Amino acid sequence: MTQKNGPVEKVIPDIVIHRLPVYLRALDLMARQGKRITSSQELGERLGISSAQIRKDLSHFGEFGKQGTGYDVEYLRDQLRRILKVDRVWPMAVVGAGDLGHALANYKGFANRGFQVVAVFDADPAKIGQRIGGLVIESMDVLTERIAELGIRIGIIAVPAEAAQDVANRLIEGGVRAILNYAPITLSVPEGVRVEYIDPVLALQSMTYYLEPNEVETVVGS
Amino acid sequence: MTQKNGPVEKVIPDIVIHRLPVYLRALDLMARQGKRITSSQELGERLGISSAQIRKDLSHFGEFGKQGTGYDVEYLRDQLRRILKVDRVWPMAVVGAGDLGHALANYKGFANRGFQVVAVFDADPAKIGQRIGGLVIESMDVLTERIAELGIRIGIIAVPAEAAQDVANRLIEGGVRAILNYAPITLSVPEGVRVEYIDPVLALQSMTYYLEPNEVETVVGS
DNA sequence: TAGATTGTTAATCGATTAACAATC
DNA sequence: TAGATTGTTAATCGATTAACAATC
Repeated sequence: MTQKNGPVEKVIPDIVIHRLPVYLRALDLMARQGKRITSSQELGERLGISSAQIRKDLSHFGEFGKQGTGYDVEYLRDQLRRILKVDRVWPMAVVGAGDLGHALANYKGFANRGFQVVAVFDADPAKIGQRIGGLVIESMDVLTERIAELGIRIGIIAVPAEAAQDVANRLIEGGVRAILNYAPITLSVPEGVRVEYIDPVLALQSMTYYLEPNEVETVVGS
Repeated sequence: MTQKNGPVEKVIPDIVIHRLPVYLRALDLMARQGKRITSSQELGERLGISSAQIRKDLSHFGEFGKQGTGYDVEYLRDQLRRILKVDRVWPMAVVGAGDLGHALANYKGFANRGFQVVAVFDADPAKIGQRIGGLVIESMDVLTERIAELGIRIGIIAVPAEAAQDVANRLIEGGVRAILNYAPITLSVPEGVRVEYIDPVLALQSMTYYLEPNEVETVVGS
């Protein structure tokens, strides 16, 4: 079927989307430091990114600066918050109440950046009913219904690798459409569900490639 | 100055280096599942990567497969471990003994993937001397000398953003050349020092861009 | 006005993909 | 042998950078 060329919805490269939060984080810091104006060059120097790239990235969304002057820090910050839809608070569920789950549920860095953990789940009966911060740990058995009930769209997986795919399935069934996965495994999810991965080992292994081994390395032994 | 064309040290794209640990992780899993042979196509399907890309990536380092058959899982895994220099155990220091520091010091996922936390530091006098797993929390005051003493090349920063740059400086002074930074701030480091960043909020914010807001969003209020 | 910096275009650079000869 | 899959080349695709007119 042939279509007339309607107004083409321009798709913005995913890699650009991934840089916007970095810009936002820097602008947040500048605003806290009382800085009122910045430029693509200054921002670029702070972040190790070229000024051209910053201007190009922003140009996908509109015009936010003023020639000869630069960008109003608070204005650009607010625009990025709007674009990224973090000009609100997204409720999130954390699954897994181990060390990592605790760290996530208590993490102060979510506040003011658009997120709040509102539910924590674990499979261990001994943990259910215990408190983390202000939250009561709930059973995995009620995960799907509770996610639906609370209208939660974002889930954080902090369970062992073996359990991660099952947790993902349940989250999605409850209505989750964005998953932050700390389990060291690639998840299989349906179209329309996004997954971001955090595996410190992957980050570390990409650095050891470049590291010069030194003499005192511990040898793998038995 | 003009040079004769000597044997050119081919630089492998950083983005390729970042995919190798993902391949290694998948091969580890396959090996544990008892799989002996795989192909670029199978690996690609599991990871959501094209088979051509996998073959191209591997070709930077040599020939590891057999036409008509594919790759021996354990052999390719071992080769990737060697290339990434995780065919040994790298001692690491964790700085910051909060929730996150605890989670990192206790994390079971480092073992068998090339890493071991051998020292934990914190600035809080109340925490110094306490134990996390088998480790005693040490003072930030001795960080630099202890890093040097232990020959540590990798540091993990799990302190608040305000302290992160100072911690990075001290780690580097002690001899650290690779930093995994959990603090939500871009670090400034000298040439030759690598930094990888883990900020869950950045990952989350790049997903909310694509999320459809629903009706029940909590509104930012006072 | 002179100086500075944006937004945008065009050129460059680099990464991904398609295709296939080689060969197990 | 027939079928399958690698390693590699060339083509395509996409992202980054350089440059500059517009303009504050």
